[in-house]
Amino acid sequence: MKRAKGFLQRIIQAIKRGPLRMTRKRERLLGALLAMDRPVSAAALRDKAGLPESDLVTVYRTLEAFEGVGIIQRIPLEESGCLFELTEPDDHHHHFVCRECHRTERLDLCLAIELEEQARKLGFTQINHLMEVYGLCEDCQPAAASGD
Amino acid sequence: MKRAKGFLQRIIQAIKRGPLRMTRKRERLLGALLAMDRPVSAAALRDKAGLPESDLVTVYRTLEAFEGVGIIQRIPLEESGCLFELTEPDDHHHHFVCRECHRTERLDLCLAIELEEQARKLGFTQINHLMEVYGLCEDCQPAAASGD
DNA sequence: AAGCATAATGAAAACGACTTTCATAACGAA
DNA sequence: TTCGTTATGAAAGTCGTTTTCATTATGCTT
Ligand SMILES: [Mn+2]
Ligand SMILES: [Mn+2]
Ligand SMILES: [Zn+2]
Ligand SMILES: [Zn+2]
Repeated sequence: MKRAKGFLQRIIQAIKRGPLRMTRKRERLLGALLAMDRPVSAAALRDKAGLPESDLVTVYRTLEAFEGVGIIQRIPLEESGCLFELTEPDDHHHHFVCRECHRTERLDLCLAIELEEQARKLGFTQINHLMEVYGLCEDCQPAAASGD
Repeated sequence: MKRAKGFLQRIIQAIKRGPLRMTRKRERLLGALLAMDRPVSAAALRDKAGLPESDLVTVYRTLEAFEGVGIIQRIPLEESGCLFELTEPDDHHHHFVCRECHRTERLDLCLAIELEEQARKLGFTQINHLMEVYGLCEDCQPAAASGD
């Protein structure tokens, strides 16, 4: 948990600033997100937060609420679904994602900014981009097939 | 339809080389893909091919078959679903995609190759990447809200 | 401490883009 | 034509996520 000390307090303030309410569940979910060392699925987050009885919809709604405050980044998986991660509002980055275990490595280099510039020249507005690299991490290498 | 003349024939040969069969429906779907000037959804492709009575599963299965031959590129949309496009097997590129009308502009610059190199250094294998830029194209600009 | 408007929650059903299953039809090599 | 294999359609299933709606909790105001 190598994160700024007042981070959580600042987040809570940001949330209370709007119409959102900070409930026990949201505190637990926020705490779990803060403690995570990697992006997680909604279901995994619910479990990590120690709220196994909570409905998943609550998790999704909470994530949506947090996303609105700008502290959640969504990382799409290759096939379906996505992972969620707590980030500072202006911390733009991408990831290497293991297709198998969903281990992710942060990728600080973003090469898409100039692409967005090109899009702008084409007349596009409200531009954003998606860039993730997928593969099998060290731990998920397929067992070497013998004679196939 | 600015595509090499023998392209279709080469594709048909490639397909017949394997266990795949070239049926009327597949010919029509292939023709529609060839005639498209932009990536399309499975449902739109079925309609463009003039096969409104065909089941969508046939379209998906055909696209899957063509993908296996390396002539289909899949372009993920921001929210859900994806578009399909006919490409030459080694024609790697990305897109600008309009969130609204799904108009796409080809983006020949691929910046992710060096990222894949980084992933390799991290021990990842079977690496690929996803990179698309989303926005609203010229034709889909929101009507300027007056006094809001 | 109550009261109250508003936001959060849970249960269940709905969504949407696919995918699977299985029986039937079409293909194409021999 | 025959026959093994592949393609197709109908219907149901999947899976992550969202919607609906009735109930409960929050937190600001008396
Ligand atoms: Mn990250
Ligand atoms: Mn393209
Ligand atoms: Zn970026
Ligand atoms: Zn690329």
